[in-house]
Amino acid sequence: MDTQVRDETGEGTPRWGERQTAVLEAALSLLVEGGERALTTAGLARRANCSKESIYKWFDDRDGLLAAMVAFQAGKVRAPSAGERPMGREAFRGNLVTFAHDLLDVLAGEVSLAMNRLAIGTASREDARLGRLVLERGRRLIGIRAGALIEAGRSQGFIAYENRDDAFRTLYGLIVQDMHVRLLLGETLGADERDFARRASKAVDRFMHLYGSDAARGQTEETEGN
Amino acid sequence: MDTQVRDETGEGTPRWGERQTAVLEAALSLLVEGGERALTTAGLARRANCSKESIYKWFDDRDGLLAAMVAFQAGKVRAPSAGERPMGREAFRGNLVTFAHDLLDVLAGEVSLAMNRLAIGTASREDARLGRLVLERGRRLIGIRAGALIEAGRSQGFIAYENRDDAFRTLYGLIVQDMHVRLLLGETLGADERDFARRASKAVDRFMHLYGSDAARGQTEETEGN
DNA sequence: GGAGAACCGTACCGTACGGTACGCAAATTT
DNA sequence: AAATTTGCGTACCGTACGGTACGGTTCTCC
Repeated sequence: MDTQVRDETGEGTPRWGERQTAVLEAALSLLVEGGERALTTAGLARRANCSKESIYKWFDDRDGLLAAMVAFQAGKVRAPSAGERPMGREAFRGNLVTFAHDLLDVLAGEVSLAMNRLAIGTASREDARLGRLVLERGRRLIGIRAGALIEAGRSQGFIAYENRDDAFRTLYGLIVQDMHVRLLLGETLGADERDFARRASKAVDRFMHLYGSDAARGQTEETEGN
Repeated sequence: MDTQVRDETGEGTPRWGERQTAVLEAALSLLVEGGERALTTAGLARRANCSKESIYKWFDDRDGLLAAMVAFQAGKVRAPSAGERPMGREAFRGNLVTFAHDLLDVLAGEVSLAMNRLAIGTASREDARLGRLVLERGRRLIGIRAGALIEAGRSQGFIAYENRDDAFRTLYGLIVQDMHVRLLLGETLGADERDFARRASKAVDRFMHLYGSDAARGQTEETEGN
């Protein structure tokens, strides 16, 4: 069992004990296998060989358990902040490709898909606490990491843009396309779509094509004319 | 027993009766307001001023109701197949922008979001019937429409590509970016992101930038060789 | 006007789930 | 060794939901 203790971003990570970690792992497996409907306290207790009472003692109630699962899973997906020091053009492109590949891997992962399905399925116009949590613990970190990378590339003169968030979102769209929602809806990817390395490379090519500031290619004008 | 109104004329609209339509409308409103948890048969009967028995008579069971809701909602979002006849370059671009704007409007619509949340929330690795249905009745039609439009543009020499599906997915990514999943998770768009007209225009600009094949820009050679 | 279908409202049933209580065994402490 | 803690397993409770049954009312058609 993976009993590593991880404390990062000292933002109140409760640092679960070994037993609790095992329970969370069991909960994730249950969720992956059967979706939200399969994640019942009784089922979890059976799967994890613990008592329902312990579950409620550790996580208060079902919402607490779900929140703990989100935090737990988010903590496992570590995001190395590559791209701090100065780098060459090719290294920059390589960092982008690595980011793209990692992103595709994460989003297509079964556990990530299950957690997103859970958060989305329980979300509504009013109540979207789990959704906020997923966005905060997952999406936001990705954006920060990519934002820093992009910013570094800009400061080095490899790319040019006006709005960093917009540039990031464009990169994101080029990488992910419509894959995420399709996977969330249960579709299986075609053979060509599963080649994440190729997709990452192509996406970065296109991104550089749009935002690259090398040749006489026009400087990504903003089409203010609308 | 099955001599009810439900005649599926091939792919055509199932043509529910007036009463059933009202019930489906009520079901959608219920779903939009409170998510899946709010969509109970008792609640629906109360909202629609009908009896539970009638609901089960018309839609068999809950799954039948959900399927009917998907078909019903998909039928309301009719996609005009614009772009058949020959058109000029500007008309082509205009069609693309219109498509992009429509797409953003649809995806950001409350009803669409609620239906997608429902389909995603009930999906899992094994069972994703609703998801399939949404993909088939919604996403697929969008792809067909856009595919035809793109193909028309290519045959007229405005754009060039090798793989139409890939070109469409790129266009999709440029338009939607990460907006859809973020909305599904309950996030509200920033002020700048809500300007769909501007976003559509920019997305099409970028798409033409990548795939445009006119003389002035130089034929963007796609870097398909990877 | 009468027979019959459609249908509303409500009561009802079985089940499944969230959450609690308790008995008992093993581990830990004193 | 006694006392305390921890936690497993099970039984239990209340509720809410899917689905069914039934009486009464309106509408339709002959």
